[in-house]
Amino acid sequence: MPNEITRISELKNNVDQIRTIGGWVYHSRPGGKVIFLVVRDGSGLCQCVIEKEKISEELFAQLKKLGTESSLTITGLVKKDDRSVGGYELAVSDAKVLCESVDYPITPKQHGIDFLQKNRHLHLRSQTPWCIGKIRHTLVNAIRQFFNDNGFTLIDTPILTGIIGEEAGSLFNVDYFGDTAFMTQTGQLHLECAALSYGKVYCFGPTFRAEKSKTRRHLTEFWMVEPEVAFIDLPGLLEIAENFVSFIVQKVLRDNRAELETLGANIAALEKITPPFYRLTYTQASEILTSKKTQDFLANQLNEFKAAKQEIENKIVALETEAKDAVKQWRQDKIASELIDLRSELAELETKIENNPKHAKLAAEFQWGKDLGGSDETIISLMHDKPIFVTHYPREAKAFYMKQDDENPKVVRNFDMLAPLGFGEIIGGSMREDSLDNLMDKIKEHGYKLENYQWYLDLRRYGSVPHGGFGLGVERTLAWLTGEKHIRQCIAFPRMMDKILL
RNA sequence: UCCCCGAUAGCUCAAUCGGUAGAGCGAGCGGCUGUUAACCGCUAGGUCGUAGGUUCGAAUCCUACUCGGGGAGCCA
Repeated sequence: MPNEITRISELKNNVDQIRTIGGWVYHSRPGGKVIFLVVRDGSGLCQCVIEKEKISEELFAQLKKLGTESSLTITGLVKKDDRSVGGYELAVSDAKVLCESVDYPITPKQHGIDFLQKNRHLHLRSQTPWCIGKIRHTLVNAIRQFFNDNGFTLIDTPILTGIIGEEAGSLFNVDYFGDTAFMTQTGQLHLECAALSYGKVYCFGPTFRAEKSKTRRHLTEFWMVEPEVAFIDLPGLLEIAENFVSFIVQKVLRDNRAELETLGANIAALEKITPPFYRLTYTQASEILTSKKTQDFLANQLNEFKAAKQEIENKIVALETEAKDAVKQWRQDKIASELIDLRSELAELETKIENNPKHAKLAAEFQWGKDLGGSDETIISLMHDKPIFVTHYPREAKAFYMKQDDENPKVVRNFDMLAPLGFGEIIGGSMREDSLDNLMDKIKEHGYKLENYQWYLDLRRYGSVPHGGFGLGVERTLAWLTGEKHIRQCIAFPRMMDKILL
């Protein structure tokens, strides 16, 4: 059977031929003597036109009642038709129903996120998750291609680990034959070993954080790619990072323009993503946060939110008034559905209006020495149209392995990369401490047991060299590229705090 | 751990001052040969998250709890 099936994406090469496609009912518009059946097969959508005289009465009756997501093979003449979704349609001569779906839960109307999450196994068939999945595929390929083509060697680091990368308490514990092991939260420490063997390496896999974060930027299981390079300095790392991010963005723009358009992504903004990116030190960033410019920026943003809120409220009142007078039923219905959209937009704006002063306060009261908060990063990000590197954070706010700056011992040679236009952090990285004495001091300062780190310390005993690397979060990057508000849409089966549904 | 918001039909949401539950979609039946979230007519569908309280009367007010959403901290 597979040889007889033509994929919908290939129909354009089969015009005026009889072909059979295999797929699922995406949408059905039955009429008295004609049925418009939109079928999806994973490669695209095709409208199948079924005229009553062309097929048997029994088959016509069966197709007429076919529910959403019923599976079938369907045969007919391929015709080019601009009225049809995808541009091609099938003038049906035969069909075979494989499975009749009754009461498919996901309907063409809106659904809430809770409902869709509970039906994630079916929701994957819908347009938005499908498009995001296609872009994810391109993104993952582009990530591998960039490193493979630039002399990096892939190293698979362990998922079960006995050593901790950063702070404890945010890791998942696993019983390991009576001992405690952890689900990895970074491949970095192991990757450093490999960097001193191969020079340039990367790892790419799932990683786990038990942080109790309920936000649109957090998952407890996510995918991260981490390059690690020997004989490099911080400017060199930034250069790799900006070339890398520019490369993957261009790749997605080239291969997934249609999906980006369907998702409503900001393509014009993505086209600007070329080196060089902006470079700020942490100190400069903190000065920006506490500046009058930022307070004005936020105050201005608040006014824009309020104006938008007023506008929506006016629209709601106007529609409600019209609804009282509107005689025609169809107009009443239209108004009702517009009102629902407007009210949810209004609720979102109200949240923004509520958060804006809190964020303004956090920014204004920012003190040198603290780590940048999520809202601080958002503010810096909003003020730029290209990614921003923030470098040289205070030593106290960062992990023990980050290399102390020679000129200013209060800071480390690290960087975060913030995606622009309000998205926030997608990369964190640093030079690693390569002095044995300094590293031992840091481990002790953090209260860790030196004996757990002997193999890591050996890297500083035998042929230590300046080295560094970074980690890029796949789901965060995908959310930025696609314009998705929440990263749970950016992985097929998201794991979130207190939630493993399926 | 803390702060804010929410829970009404299978789904998305209404219900004015506290006065006894409504619409669309979906489902079922009928009609329609070019529809694009089609349209038209009819039908079925509810212990208003749970437990208390105030009241002549509670979806509406109060308290607690459960579940969900957003945010802080932390982070990719």
